[in-house]
Parts: sequence; C-alpha cells; structure tokens
Amino acid sequence: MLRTNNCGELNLAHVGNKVTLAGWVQKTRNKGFMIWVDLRDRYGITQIIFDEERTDKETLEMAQNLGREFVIQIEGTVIERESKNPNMPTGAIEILAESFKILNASKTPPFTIENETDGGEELRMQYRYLDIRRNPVRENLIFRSKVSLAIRNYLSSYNFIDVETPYLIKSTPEGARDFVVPSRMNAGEFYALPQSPQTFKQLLMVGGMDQYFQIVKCFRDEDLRADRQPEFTQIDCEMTFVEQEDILARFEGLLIHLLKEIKGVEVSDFPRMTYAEAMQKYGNDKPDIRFGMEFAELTDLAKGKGFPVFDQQELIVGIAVPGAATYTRKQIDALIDWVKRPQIGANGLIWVKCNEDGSFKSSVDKFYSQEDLQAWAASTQASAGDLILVMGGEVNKTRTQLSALRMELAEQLGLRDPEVFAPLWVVDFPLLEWDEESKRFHAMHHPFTAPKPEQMKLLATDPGAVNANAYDLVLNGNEIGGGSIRIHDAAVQETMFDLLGFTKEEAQAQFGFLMEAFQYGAPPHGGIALGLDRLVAILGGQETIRDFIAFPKNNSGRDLMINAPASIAATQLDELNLVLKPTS
RNA sequence: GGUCUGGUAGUUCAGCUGGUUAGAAUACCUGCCUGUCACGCAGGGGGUCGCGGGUUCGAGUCCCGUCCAGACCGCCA
Repeated sequence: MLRTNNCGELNLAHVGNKVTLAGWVQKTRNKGFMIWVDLRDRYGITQIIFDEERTDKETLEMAQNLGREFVIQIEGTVIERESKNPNMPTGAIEILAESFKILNASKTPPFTIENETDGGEELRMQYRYLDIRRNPVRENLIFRSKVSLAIRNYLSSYNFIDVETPYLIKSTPEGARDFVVPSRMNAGEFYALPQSPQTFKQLLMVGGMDQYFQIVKCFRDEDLRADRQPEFTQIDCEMTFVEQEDILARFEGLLIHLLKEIKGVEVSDFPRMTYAEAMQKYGNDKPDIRFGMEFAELTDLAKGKGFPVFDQQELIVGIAVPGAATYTRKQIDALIDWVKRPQIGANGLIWVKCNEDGSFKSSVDKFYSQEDLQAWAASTQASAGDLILVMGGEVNKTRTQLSALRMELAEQLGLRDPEVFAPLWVVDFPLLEWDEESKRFHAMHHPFTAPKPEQMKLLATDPGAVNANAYDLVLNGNEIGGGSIRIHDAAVQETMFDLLGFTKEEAQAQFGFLMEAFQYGAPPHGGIALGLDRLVAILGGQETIRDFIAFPKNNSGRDLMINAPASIAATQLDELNLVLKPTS
C-alpha cells in the first residue's frame, strides 16, 4: 500500500501516529516560513505542514514547487493544529511532513477543482476525469451507486433474478431510431443495439424465469435533452402470473423503499390517475402534483358571451395562479410573450385578477360581467389575490400550451421544491395513437402491450378507443417508469401487428420468433422499466441527468473527451462491406 | 428538420447608439509575509474578440454565411 490512511479519517485521536498519505495537491499556501498543502483524495482533505524549524531544508524547498493536482505521497506525524479549522472533519490535526515523493506531476488543470468550479460545461466534459475529482460530481456518482444497490437489494429480496440480455440484436421499425452495428461476418447485414430488452425479457418469462430484473444500458438514436442521452440505463423488470395491481404494488414498494432508504422521506399510497384525467386536469401525461393550478374547463362559461376570440374555440381552459394578482402589466405581458413564442405557439392569453375586495379586473372586461368572472374564479378555485390565466383553442394543443405555462409558472413561483416528492401512477393509457403523418396507428406504449380484456371486441370496430393495462410511474413531473401487461397470445399479437400496419410477412420476419414462442405455453406476464438516470437525478434534486452519468454525451451526442463518434479507416470500412456516400 | 441564446485572456464574464493602447475576477508566474485554511500584500505575463465574407474613413460591436456550444419544439413505441 502506498498509504496507511486516507485523507478524510484522521483526527485528534491519531495525534502522534506516524502516517503515510497519498493524494492530490488541492492547494498550497506558502507563507515562506511555512507551507501548507491541502492533500485530497476521495475521502477528504488533510492539511500537510512543512516549516522552517521542523522540516529539513531540502524537503521544504521541494515543497515550494508543488503545483495543483500533483500526486504525492507524504510521510509524517499527526500533530494537533495550533489554529484549528472547525469547518473540516480533519480540521483539528495536520501532518508534519518528514519526507514526500512526487508520484506524478500535473499540468495546471484548465478549470479549478472546486465545488464551485470556474469551468463551463463543455470544458468539464472534455476533461471529465478532472470534473470527477470535484466533490459534487463524485458525490453524484456515489449517490447513483447507492441507489443502484438499494434497487438490487429490494428486487433480490422479492426473488427477482438478474439476467443479462444481448446488446447485439435486431433492428425494428417501431419506436425510436436504432443505433446500428454492421456485421463483418455477414456482409450487408446489421445488428441493432437494443432500445430496451423488451422481447428478451418476455422470452425469459416464456422460459419460466418468473421474475426478472436487469439494470441495463439501452440505446436510442434520437435528439438529446437535458434529461435524455442516447445511451441510458433502465431498471428493466418483468413478472409472470401477475395482474396490473401486482406490478403497481411491487414497484410502488420499490420507490417507497428508495425514498426512505436514500432520502429518509416517507410516502405511501401513490395516487392513481387515468390518462384521460391527467390530460384534462394537467394537460400532460406526467403531471407534477407537488402544486395545484389544476385546469378548469371554462368552455361553457366563456362561450357565447360576445367575445369573438373565444366563441369559436373548441376548448377554453384556465388555471388560478396563487398570489399573482399583484402582477404588473409588464409581468403579465412577459407571460403573454412567453406563450406566444414559437415553441409554445399560443395565440394569446386572457387574464383575470381576483382582487382582495372580491371584484375582478380582466383583459376581457368588455365582454364579461363580474358575475361571469366570478363563475370562472369558482371553477378554477381561485381565491382573492390569485391571477386566473385562460387559453382557448383546439383541445390537445391548448392543453399542451397551458401545461407548459403551468410548469413555467411553478418554476417562477418556486413551487417545484426538489426536496418534496410527489409520485403517482398514471393508468389506462390508450392502446393506440393515430398518427396523422403516416395515416396509421402507432402503439402508444409498444406493440406488445395487451388491450384491456373487456375491450378486446372494440379492437375490430374502434381500435382508437381501446385502452391498455399500461401505466406510467410519475415523479415530480417526470416520467420515471412505464410498463404494461403484455400480450401472451400469438393470435392477439398478430392482430396487433396488423393494426399497426404490418403485413403478415413483415410481422413474421421481424417478430416471428416472439409469436412462435407464444405458441409454446407463454404465461400471462407484465412488467415495467424505470429510467435509472432520471430517477437518480430527481432523488438527487436535479432534473439534468448528465451530472449523474460518469461520461455523458453532449447536446449533439458527442463524447467530447474521447471525441466520438469518429471516422474509421478505409480498411475497416472494407471489412464491413460498407461504402461511404460522398458528402456534398 | 426548426426556434431561441451564446462564442472576447488558461477559465468565467463585462465591453452601451460602431470611434484612442479591449477590461474585471479568478487561475498562472515572481517577490514579500511567524498559523494559513476563499490566506494577505506588491508586481508580472497572458488576446487571430470562433471562422469566412460584406457594409463603413473606421467593426469585438452592424449585415450575410458558416462552425461550435446550450435550452427548447419536432422526435424519443
């Protein structure tokens, strides 16, 4: 061992001990007569002291030349500090250096290795190994490891078996774009990296594994976001001989366990909300229910009162913003501009101030009486001092727009407290979703999701109306998991592919193996997959997942550190039977 | 594919309606300093203002293009 102790554990009890420490030079403070060196490792910082009287001259001179991030090994004695630092765990002691060795010098790092670094995102990603030396990033990774372990412990205690599934699989047209890997041995053919181990976990159920889980990388070749990476980690689970209730109970238990274990927070009995209800009350299938501002439909109240803008709208819907009646003209105009941005795309925003004296002041006073506005206030559950904001238009669009505004206001009003956790289940998702562009149905969840048994007949007559036993686990406005009861009957699966526009041949070519498996005694089964990156970030009080991933990719899907993706040699292309299209 | 914001010292940023030699903080280097711990003090070095073109007597500043980065929309079964 190059050390007898780490840099975070020594205290007054160790005074007099001869120790050897190794670590990085965090900082040196050179007073001439004395040099202090803060030595850092994963466990903490210990102050090393060199001084004129107690250190030999040569060692002292060598210490003058130590730079930030040098890796050194020092031998010395633990002594009590003359002036202690109560802010650090090792602040009562220091190491009087007798000798030290530079294990490796360091160039001056491009940014400071401090909790509050001066480095920007790009630079930090380029030198991720330096960023990981900083406490916040290191703690996030340790936090992730803790969450991951708690998940394994929980699932193992309920007899889930961890099984690895392959990464080199087959491309399918449904869902996200695949990352594709050329096969050298099979000219002109390609593997795809899994978007999820979906079919494999179902085949494990057919194989009698009964309860499976895997903490597994998944790959989707789609554009990135703060909470989306092209490779991400799922907690993938599947259970046999279960109904929706069983799965919800088990995974509600998992989140309860995690919140208690990791955050010391007690939650129970997650609310259930149907998809339809979520859309109606929050305009969103992953509502943040840490705060109110629920939608109130004002269509009947606002139409036919001579306000031409509203008279022709399909839906008129409002929210009451708590305590915002004091907003100035300027603040309200800013909100109106905000919803008019192309990203939101609203035409406008009507406002009503609920004055303390019970009267109302609105942007549509010309068209609506105080009684009308009173009715709006009652409907939106606005009280004195609140500001009612109302939008109108086509149903889905308007809900989406108002939902974005609701989230923005919550952000502005500080209602999204990262230490408050409000989980819920959104259930009864539609099985299919009509896609205008391709003029066909898409699976809302995925093509293996089972229709609700009592609605099976509807499948032939009105497939768009069929719901599924599909559910999402939502936490603080983020979808952290989703799953369903699966189809286990070959004929039903075939019908499903048919509805999704597959020909028999296509279905056979792409998923024949699954439908064949279903003919060998496939048991009823269902499951769920939770996004680990997102879950960890939210538990850690953040919504950007990058700092919880050791080596994340940037907005354009690049790894700035290793500079990937990169072109490959012509010989490699040859071997893979690939020809590059010349870029114009 | 689209919208918006940004790119100036190693780093994070300021630089107004175009006008002397482009600044601050921090980091770095040198010296001083008898208990520092965000040490302090004095001094110093450090810039192709992303790149290309244009307008102008004059461009970090205005215009066009382009590249890069970030947020978002589309997309993400």
